[in-house]
Amino acid sequence: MSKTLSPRTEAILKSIVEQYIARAAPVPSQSVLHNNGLDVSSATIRNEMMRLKQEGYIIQPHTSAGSVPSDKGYRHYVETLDDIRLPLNQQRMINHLFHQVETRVEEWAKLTATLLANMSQNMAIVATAKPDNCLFKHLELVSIQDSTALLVLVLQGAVVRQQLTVFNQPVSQTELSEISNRLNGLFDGLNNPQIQAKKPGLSDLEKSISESILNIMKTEDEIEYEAPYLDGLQFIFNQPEFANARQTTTSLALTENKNLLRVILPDKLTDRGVHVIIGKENKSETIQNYSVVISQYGLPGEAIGCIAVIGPTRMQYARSIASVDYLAEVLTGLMAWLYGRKIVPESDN
Amino acid sequence: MSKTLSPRTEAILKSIVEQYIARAAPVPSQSVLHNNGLDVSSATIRNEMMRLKQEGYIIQPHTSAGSVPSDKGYRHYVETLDDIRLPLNQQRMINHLFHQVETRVEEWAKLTATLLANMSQNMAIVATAKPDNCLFKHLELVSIQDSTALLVLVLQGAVVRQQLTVFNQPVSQTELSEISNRLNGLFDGLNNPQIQAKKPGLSDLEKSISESILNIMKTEDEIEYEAPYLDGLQFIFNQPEFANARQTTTSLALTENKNLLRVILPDKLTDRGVHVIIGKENKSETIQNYSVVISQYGLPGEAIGCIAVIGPTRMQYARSIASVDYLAEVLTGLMAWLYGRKIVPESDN
DNA sequence: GTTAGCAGTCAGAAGGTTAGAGTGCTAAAT
DNA sequence: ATTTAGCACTCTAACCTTCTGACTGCTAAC
Repeated sequence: MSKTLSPRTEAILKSIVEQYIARAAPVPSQSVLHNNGLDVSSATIRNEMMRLKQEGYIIQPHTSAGSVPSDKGYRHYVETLDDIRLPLNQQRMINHLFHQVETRVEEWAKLTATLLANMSQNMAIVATAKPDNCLFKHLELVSIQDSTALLVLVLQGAVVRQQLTVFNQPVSQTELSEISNRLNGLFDGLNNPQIQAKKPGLSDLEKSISESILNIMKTEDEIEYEAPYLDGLQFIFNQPEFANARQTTTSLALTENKNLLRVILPDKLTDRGVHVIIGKENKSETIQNYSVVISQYGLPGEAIGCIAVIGPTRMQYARSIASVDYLAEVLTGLMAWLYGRKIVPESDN
Repeated sequence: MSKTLSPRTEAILKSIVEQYIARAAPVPSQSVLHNNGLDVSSATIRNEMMRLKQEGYIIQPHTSAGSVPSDKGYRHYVETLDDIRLPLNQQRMINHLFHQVETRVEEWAKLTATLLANMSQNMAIVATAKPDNCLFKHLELVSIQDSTALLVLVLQGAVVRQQLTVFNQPVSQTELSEISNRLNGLFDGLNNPQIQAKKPGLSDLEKSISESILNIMKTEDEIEYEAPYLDGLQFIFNQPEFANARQTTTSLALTENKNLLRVILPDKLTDRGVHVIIGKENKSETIQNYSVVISQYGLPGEAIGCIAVIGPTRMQYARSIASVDYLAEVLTGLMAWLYGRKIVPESDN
């Protein structure tokens, strides 16, 4: 039904979308005129707008009002966007920041969320990349008290997990070191079932410690995504369209908190690159007033995370897409480094 | 100026406060009558209310409206509250939950924030207890790649910090283990300057690793409070009084996020026990529409944290005070255990 | 000290009016 | 066949006005 748009019609649609994004108010034909370099009268613009309305690209809130882009309008706008790479100076600034934080997946995720929120001026969500199948790397037992020890477990991907363990009787640091040496030798590089298989040959104390290790690893394996990092809630609340619809927003952003990731994840996020889901295109009704700009990152088959921007359909798409794209790339580089795939120390000169 | 109140006047004030807390609407003399067992007419109540108004305990939004408690009214209400211990079954439930999470300060703080928010139906903030002066406990170096190692540092109080370290040349796991053994022997129980003093005798590689360690410890020492755990924002937004004053709330709760703790901390939080700061009593203007129920926890002189509930002055004080009180107690017990002070394994029979 | 009774006050709802922003249409102009 | 000027028409948001009823505050009797 929708034939391709003439260049002028396209320019008008683009102008409407951009002005609506900027001002959050219906765009009248006059404004399109001023904003655009077109040398025509407002009446001509109105004729074109009529056509856009019939084709479903724009919507009129009421008869005597200006135009508001529909989801279809935004979609067309996003499809015809070009040149959406992040400016080089911003890329450099980001690299620099990643070198200043602790070298931990969690810190990277937190930083990414903050950066993404501030760059896109919207809510950002970052799910850390988790190995599909976690492998034992190193164990350390540190005595805290007579019969209490801190169990520090390093898994593949520089994931560190800790747990306080209470024994039945006092155990000295020397004994603990012996045990950890022995278990490190036995368990190196193994996964959960393989460690399980080694258990019969162990002493009682070693068995109990292995049990703790297996528990931690099992928990890791079971988590689908870690609790994602969220930032930029304030931007959602500051959107003019939510001046009245508080409840909706609140329930979306806060109540669902833990489900949020599930809610925004589209069915197919298999391929690389940035996906944009606009309004009604979202599978979950809860966020059909929102748009999501989302991308996977990490090492396919090993550890996959995702990062996303969530905002009103009236969102700065270009900025969000560029930000998500670049940050996903940076994170993928860091993950590759962490997993020893190739050394990409992200030179920050 | 304010003489003590007669028992009846007191009962009326209490009724007004409680009804206003429950319904968020000015309380008319009629409602006081129904709510209270008093066998008098509404006119009598009105006479009493007149007196309460003159004394500044209650306020009338306008001439023909019911009464709203003033800060002074809330203050009196809180002072005369009694029996504000948490019910035993709730105490047990809480103990049980603390035994189910990972034994880590951060997990405890997160759980505390969630519990506190849900019990008080308000925003909760939990600052983790941090040692005043951090001490080296254990070092572990785990090879990740040829020239990259994961540095895992255990500090006093079972605090685990990690950092990826890149060397100039490849270093084997054997070498790393030797280094960590040596440094563990040298640094055990020392603080930052003491480790600094040991540096001259070290090899280049050891020096570089010590440098990383010192950096981590310095950062730890410099942090006043860790980023506090926040929960229950939704409750703030659901308060009826904020139906319109969105900006205020938003800016309070979200923009200030990191400063929030500084903002709510009263000048004197030296002594133990729960403090209640009501409305204008807050030193920071930003939260003079809010009340704060706050308590320290931890080991004085060693590691002090604090937990607080923040909500509208119209808050369920009894519930909040009881919750803060009990959770501070639980956390103090856990910290004592962690620091090996006395073994209080919080039996959960 | 308490109470009935009633005048007085005020917020908020409901209804009416107006101004002006912006379209949609028509008919002339290019 | 497009573009344009011009104007009637529509609809919202702002601004009044009015009305109702919830409460108080006072007075005078109990």
